[in-house]
Amino acid sequence: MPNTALQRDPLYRQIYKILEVQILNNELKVGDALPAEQALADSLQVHRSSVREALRLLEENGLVERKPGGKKLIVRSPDRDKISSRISNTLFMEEVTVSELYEAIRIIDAEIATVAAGKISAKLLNKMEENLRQTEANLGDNDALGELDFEFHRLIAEGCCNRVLQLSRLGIAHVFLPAVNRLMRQLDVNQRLLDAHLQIYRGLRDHDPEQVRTWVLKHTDDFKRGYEVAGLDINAPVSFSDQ
Amino acid sequence: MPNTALQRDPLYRQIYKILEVQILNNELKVGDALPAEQALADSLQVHRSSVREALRLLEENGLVERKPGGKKLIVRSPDRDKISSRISNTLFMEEVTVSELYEAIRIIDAEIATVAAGKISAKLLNKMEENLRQTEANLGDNDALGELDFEFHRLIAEGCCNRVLQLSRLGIAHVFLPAVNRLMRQLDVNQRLLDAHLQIYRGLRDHDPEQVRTWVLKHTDDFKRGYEVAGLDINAPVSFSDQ
DNA sequence: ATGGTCTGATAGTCCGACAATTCGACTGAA
DNA sequence: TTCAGTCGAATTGTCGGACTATCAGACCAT
Repeated sequence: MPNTALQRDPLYRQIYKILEVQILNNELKVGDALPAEQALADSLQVHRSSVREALRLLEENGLVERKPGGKKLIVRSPDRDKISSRISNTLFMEEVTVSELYEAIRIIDAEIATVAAGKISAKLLNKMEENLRQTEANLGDNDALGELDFEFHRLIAEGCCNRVLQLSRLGIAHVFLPAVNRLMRQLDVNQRLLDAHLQIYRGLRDHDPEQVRTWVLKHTDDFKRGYEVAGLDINAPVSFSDQ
Repeated sequence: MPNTALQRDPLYRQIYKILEVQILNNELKVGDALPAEQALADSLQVHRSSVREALRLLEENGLVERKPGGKKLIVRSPDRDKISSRISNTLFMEEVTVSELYEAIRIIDAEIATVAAGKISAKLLNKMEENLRQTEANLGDNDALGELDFEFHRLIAEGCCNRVLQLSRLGIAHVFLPAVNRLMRQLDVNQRLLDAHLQIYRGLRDHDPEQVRTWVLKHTDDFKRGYEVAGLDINAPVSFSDQ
């Protein structure tokens, strides 16, 4: 018992921990609604304000969510966007460089894609085809292309059937996106991008890991070369204002 | 403007966003103290309770911290343990399998180590030597070995000089640790572990990427084999009660 | 059943208050 | 001057209470 006399956590944090443990132990199951704030306050014999502050912590940790305009807090599995936005924050604040991001995504994407080559489902391949069509149709629109590129690689990650890898990748990709967008605004890489995606897609479709790996690496290396050609500094930290 | 009439975020969330943006834009710098709750409430013309709830969000996102027993909230760069604990939560709740974790860590550690072979500093190599000595001295103590193994691989990651990769790895390693510990309690892999670490260390010291990669993979594969030999189910989800 | 209305429960916000702590300024002694 | 001790203001954690808007479900009329 660390927190008896010397120093104890504030109530709101204790309350948070109680609820967190209940959720992680599956005593409160996904989909369950938490008791009303007042009910919790009564049962724990604390004031509602303290409960509310605890609920904010839960909410921010993604363990509960509120349906839009809803009154009830529902237990849920933390969503990935929230996590990756937190990862993004960290990377921003640590002033990680584009170069570090690049190196990381290069490695992880290549590995993920290689794994995906052996596992990807027909359904995902269809989605990728659709993505390719859209890419082709939007070759002029840089913003749309950024999104489509992001989605394309997300689909690959989904294809690797490994949620751990998917999650690892997501946080990075989010922060990487602004750099990609910046590059695309400055340099016309659109056709090259489409070609590379096409080759990667073929590799996945044919379950050919080598083809996939080769083209993912080419694709990623293209980014670096482009970044240099465009005169952008790859050793500059990513910045929040890029969004 | 999505939030004008149709539906707007609650005040506490709006306040949170204001502060978050200020921090991420470096208007509030790391080390700065936030204004007092009442001062914030006054300047934003809201009640202190709403400010407090916003502060809980900031706190939980790791953007500010409170010195022990302290009254002031200090701006900080989010700490990694907090993030990885959040990643852990997600993986727990998604009931990710040991097998997925294994596959992910196998890939990422091998890549990280390969990169590290070209970059690792003498200082880190010294720390690794120390770690090896400790490992040798604690061959009987499974819990200590678990920690030392964790630290050994963390050092490798540090050696790759890429904070993005380090962060990716950390979240996974945290969740993986209980599985490693469980294995070590059931099977005597200690000597094998030490041998592998030694080989990896040599590879790093000699800046020999191939040696490093080979042994990291062997080391990781050992885990899988051990897990099967010990009769543990690698396709079972990791569970929170493992801690 | 369908749609509309009423009603209770609940979240969001606010007001105000008080105890415990912390911090800084002040004081007096060495 | 410097150091230790003291005092008071500032601040956080917690509380009681209150009001409003809104949502969900019961109830009713068609």
